[in-house]
Amino acid sequence: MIDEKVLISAGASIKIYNPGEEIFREGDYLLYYYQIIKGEVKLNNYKEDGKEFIQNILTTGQSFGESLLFLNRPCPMNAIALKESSVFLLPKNKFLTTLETSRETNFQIIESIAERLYFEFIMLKNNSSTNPIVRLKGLMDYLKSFQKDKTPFSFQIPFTRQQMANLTGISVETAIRAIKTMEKKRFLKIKDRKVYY
DNA sequence: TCATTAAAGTTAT
DNA sequence: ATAACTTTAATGA
Repeated sequence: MIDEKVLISAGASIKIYNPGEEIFREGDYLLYYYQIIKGEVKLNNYKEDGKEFIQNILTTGQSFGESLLFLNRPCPMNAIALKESSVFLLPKNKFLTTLETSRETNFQIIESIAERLYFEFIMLKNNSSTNPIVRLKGLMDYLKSFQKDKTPFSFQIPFTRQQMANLTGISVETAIRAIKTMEKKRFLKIKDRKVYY
């Protein structure tokens, strides 16, 4: 993420998106750097049969679309607001000149792209398993890796079962059953339908 | 074993 | 009230 002050002085604007509103879509050539101030945004694809695969769910402080600003290529995913979200929009040319003038910003962008790449590797590795528990556990381990508290069941998974299924490429029903099996195996706890890992 | 379909209960808006 | 989410069950690949 880029410091707010830097974004504002570079000429970023703020846009509010409603739940379900599209920010950009697959095939677009992106014109902005996006950074979430508040809210939640998903990056997804729709398969031939219309089923959804969620690439990532992003929240406060996280950016998206960066890597497309270095390439003259069509965007491979859609971005859709899940909640009402306020987002910084920094035009591509201003984004690129900011990177030239600020070494710190440059580093911050490399860091976010590296983190995103790491996430993609983790998800690809786990989602290539045929075992749904491996897929879900891979996702949960990554999410929990950002938490200071490493004790079991201290982290509430911030996703619905539907979202976890769509992030790991399994059906909701399988996700529900796998989560229950994991509860029996004491990998996680369920309280008021929420998953604690 | 898992996806799919259907049906029904639950929660959130 | 209505939509979204969760759960269970039956069936088939």
